[in-house]
Amino acid sequence: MQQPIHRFTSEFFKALGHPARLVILGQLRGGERSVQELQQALEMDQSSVSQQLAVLRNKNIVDTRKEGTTVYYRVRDPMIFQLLDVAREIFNNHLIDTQTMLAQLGEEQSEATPHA
Amino acid sequence: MQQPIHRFTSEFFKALGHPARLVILGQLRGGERSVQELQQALEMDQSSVSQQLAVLRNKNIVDTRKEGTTVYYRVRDPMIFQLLDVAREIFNNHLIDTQTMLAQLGEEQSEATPHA
DNA sequence: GTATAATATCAAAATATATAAATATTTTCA
DNA sequence: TGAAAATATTTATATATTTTGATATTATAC
Repeated sequence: MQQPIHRFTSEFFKALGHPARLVILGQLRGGERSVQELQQALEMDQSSVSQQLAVLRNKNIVDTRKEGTTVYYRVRDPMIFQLLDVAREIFNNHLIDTQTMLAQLGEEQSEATPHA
Repeated sequence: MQQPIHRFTSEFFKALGHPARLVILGQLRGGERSVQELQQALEMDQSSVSQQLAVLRNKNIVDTRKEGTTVYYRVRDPMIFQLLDVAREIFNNHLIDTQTMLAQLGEEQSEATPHA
């Protein structure tokens, strides 16, 4: 429970646990992006984006490269994207579950009240 | 950014972002477990375990089955384990990175001061 | 019905994270 | 040098999560 792997992994998942940071990572799928580009994609103000980037940086999820006054961000380990893909699959499964559940619920109700 | 997938995914990752909950999921790899069994594995008090389980339950990550007064928990979508596996791989890569980095740092230092 | 075992919920305090606005740093260019 | 652009950091406040201890619920056995 105090194993480093669990400390690391929980910190890591925590860093992914914010919509804005997921959008950032989504953008970085297309390769490196400047802070400006991310700002535009996120429609967030400068400070907020920079702070979200700091979270990802502190957890070593992204790396940076500076060119003049522009800072480019990129994902450090492409396996991150694999992780996001799996999460998306789970999301899809979950949606299907919910739909199935709702559909079944619908059927049961119509059975209970065949032609109210 | 307000896309449901990102809201869902961030909530989901947040739920994974706690060491105790990762231990719980680790235990559930071996199939369903009672709260008692989890309590012992976690070495945490009853209330805390129950609350961590509630988090996983609220995010639909686990399902339960009741038998008498005993409640058994299981992971809802086995793909969760795949996710944890990818996270572990990232952890390993990261370790290697760190080690490599430290090793290089060591080399550089010895080069700078060949035989102090 | 009462006691007991297993689990869940509640409530309060401690801690962590998020948000927003202001300020600081770094780099370039005139 | 000093102004401007891009990014980062700081600070304060708001909000959320964690933790602990107490209490509540549910099912079983007596």
